[in-house]
Amino acid sequence: MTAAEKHQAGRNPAAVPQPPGGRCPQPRGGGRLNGRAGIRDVAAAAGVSITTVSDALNGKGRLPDATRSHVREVAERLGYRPSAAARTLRTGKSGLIGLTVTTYGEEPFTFTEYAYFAEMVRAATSTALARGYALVILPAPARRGPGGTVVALGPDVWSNVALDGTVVVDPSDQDPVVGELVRSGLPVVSDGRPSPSLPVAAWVDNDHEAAVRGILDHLAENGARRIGLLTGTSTDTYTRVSTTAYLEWCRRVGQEPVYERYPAHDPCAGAVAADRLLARPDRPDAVYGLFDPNGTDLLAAARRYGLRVPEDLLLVCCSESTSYATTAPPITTLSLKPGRIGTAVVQLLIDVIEGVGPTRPVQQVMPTELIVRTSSRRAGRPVTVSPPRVPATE
Amino acid sequence: MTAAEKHQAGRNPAAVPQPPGGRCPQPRGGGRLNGRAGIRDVAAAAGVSITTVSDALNGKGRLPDATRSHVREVAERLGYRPSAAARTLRTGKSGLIGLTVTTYGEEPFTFTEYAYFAEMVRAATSTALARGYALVILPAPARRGPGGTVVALGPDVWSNVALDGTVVVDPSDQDPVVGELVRSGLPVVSDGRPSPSLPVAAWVDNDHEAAVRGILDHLAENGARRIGLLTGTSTDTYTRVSTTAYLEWCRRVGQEPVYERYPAHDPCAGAVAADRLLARPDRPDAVYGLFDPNGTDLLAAARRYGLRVPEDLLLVCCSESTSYATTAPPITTLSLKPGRIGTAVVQLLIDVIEGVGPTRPVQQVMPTELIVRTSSRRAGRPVTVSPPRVPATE
DNA sequence: CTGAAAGCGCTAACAA
DNA sequence: TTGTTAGCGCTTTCAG
Repeated sequence: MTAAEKHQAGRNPAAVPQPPGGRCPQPRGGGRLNGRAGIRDVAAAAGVSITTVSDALNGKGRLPDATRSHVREVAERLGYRPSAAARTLRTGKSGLIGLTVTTYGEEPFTFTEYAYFAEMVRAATSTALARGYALVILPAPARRGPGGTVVALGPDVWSNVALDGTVVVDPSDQDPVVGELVRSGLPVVSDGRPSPSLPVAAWVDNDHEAAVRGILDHLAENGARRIGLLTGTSTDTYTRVSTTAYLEWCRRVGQEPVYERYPAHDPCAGAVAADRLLARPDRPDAVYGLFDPNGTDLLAAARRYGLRVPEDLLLVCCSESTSYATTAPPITTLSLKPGRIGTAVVQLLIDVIEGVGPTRPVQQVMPTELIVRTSSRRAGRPVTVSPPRVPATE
Repeated sequence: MTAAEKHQAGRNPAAVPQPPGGRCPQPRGGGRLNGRAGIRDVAAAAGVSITTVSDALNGKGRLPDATRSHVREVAERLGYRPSAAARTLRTGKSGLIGLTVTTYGEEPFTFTEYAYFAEMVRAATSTALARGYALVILPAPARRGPGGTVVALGPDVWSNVALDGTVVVDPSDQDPVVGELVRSGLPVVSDGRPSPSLPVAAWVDNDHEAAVRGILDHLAENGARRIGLLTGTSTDTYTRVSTTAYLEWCRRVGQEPVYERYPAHDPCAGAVAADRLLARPDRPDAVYGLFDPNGTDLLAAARRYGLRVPEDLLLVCCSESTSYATTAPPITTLSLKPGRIGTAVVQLLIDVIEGVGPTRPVQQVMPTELIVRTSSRRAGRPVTVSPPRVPATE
């Protein structure tokens, strides 16, 4: 067969005679441009080929400026919008980035419930958009139901959306789907150190150990003798690392650990745990709470037991909420700077997608910020602010 | 030409002899499955046709259960993931819903900065996922720069993502892109009454007039004689409608309006405006603040002027933040119930996309909730809670 | 510098 | 019931 014959064989059916019966072949398929102009219409209207249209609109080929602007004008006039689906199919790039949160405990989808996530998502979205990507919010990939079976929440949206990569917040080491995503070659970057068995392309995290040490030192400097911890029961990295750092610190300074754990997703349980902590016979004279609402809970509990803050009890909690500036008294908070995390994680992901930067896994540690307020300042004590640590990028 | 000949002409090139030179035709195109299994691989491995694979996986045709499960098993074994892009191109449905916020004033992208948006987005995402759609967060479509030119923020993400429809929060009547979206046939549903010139398919909104009237009545019942308003300078519907309702109420009860406007996106301006309002010679004895941080700002200003809340000054502000339950004193807030709004707006949009429900424009008015706390309860006055209004659906 | 055509992976219409 | 094939709209290679 000659090359000409090959072309013959593949020729557009429109060029061959009609099938017997003379009727026109019906257009099939549901995606037919619904009255809107396609690239062919533009090409016809502009008197050029579709290649030229594509090149002109994407700034690709080396066309005369006149042609380019003419095509652009015609496209504009016809209200031509290129089909994102077709482009994605052809190029293999969708311009879409997934964002998913392995939520605390069994809570279904609490996403922006806490100020942390709100700010993190805001920054991530903004950064993605600035680099020409859009963020798709996706459900936690999978969860273990009773009996260890994987429970999907509703239809499998994951496989229905073409992603160039995805951000996983707080990846659980048990999640089989995250592992599968990575293995299938999709770039995955995580917020929070993943377990070593999850070979994500990069991760970003705060230095939680240093943050906890900084807080405990700060409390000790302000006169605390016995520092308690309010922590969670879940196995995410944040909870685990922070709790370990606390225990380690206690061991180092020779203090007996005093802590209460509760399921972090349940606000009522938090209030109860705060109460329990202050009801103990070995009541702490300072408490650090790992989760956002701990501050108010501890304040309420202190009030119930007639403890004055900061005179009888020093208080710090980890929170992004500005409302702690206006409680009575204002409460010292640790900010994880979620905005920076969101930005960093998306930058890293897009770098991986676009193949710029190192191909080795990247770990990026972001500084935290201790915002010292009345609740942790014992009268007559000097104010100490941990200086922001320099981000260490490997 | 016979039907057989037609098929001949269109036959798969793989079935025809190689071109001269004997080399295989090079695969072109960038989207080539990167080592991963395609539907053809599954078909080959399972010993069936690709149609059967497609039908088996999508639960479409009427195949024997044996075939179906066999195909599923093979697909699973090969790690087959269907290409969302190809499916979208073919079916014309992407399963993607856009969500965009026309941000306040000139602020670039403040999205989840306020608890309202956080909760609204959370609910919208959750609802979308439950119905098999994912949410894509997109930038405000366009803004007027100096001189009236349309300013795009970064690359045009809008035209690069295949949407089945979109939610527009607080659509500005000047935005040309929203109008274009509607005109191009994309289903658009808005949170907030759109201007009549924007023919969206449906909208959801609170009854802001009724909410403002309810608050003013509540304050009056608690002894307020001169009620002030802290409002914004922007032209979005919420600000406009609320302010008008306030002025109308004043006219009706014969009170001279006392209000300050400020650019709502600027928190400092809010604090200054709160101060200004309480510094006036005709100082109000009650204030309603339209925006989230007004409560704390007004509280701080009241403290500066030595005004006791609620004895000297009654306070209400519109906010979704739970932190107002723990301020000193706790502040009465109006909740717009953003979760319900987010859910409703997505349900409506998906109904339109899927062609269920009425085709006429739908207006859905959602109730608000006044959470009465100490700041608006004058001692000795009875507590009054506006009963939640029944949602009126046309 | 421009145009023809192949084909991305899938689904739906039709043929067998 | 299963298989064959056209083609969704676009980008890209390659020939002219």
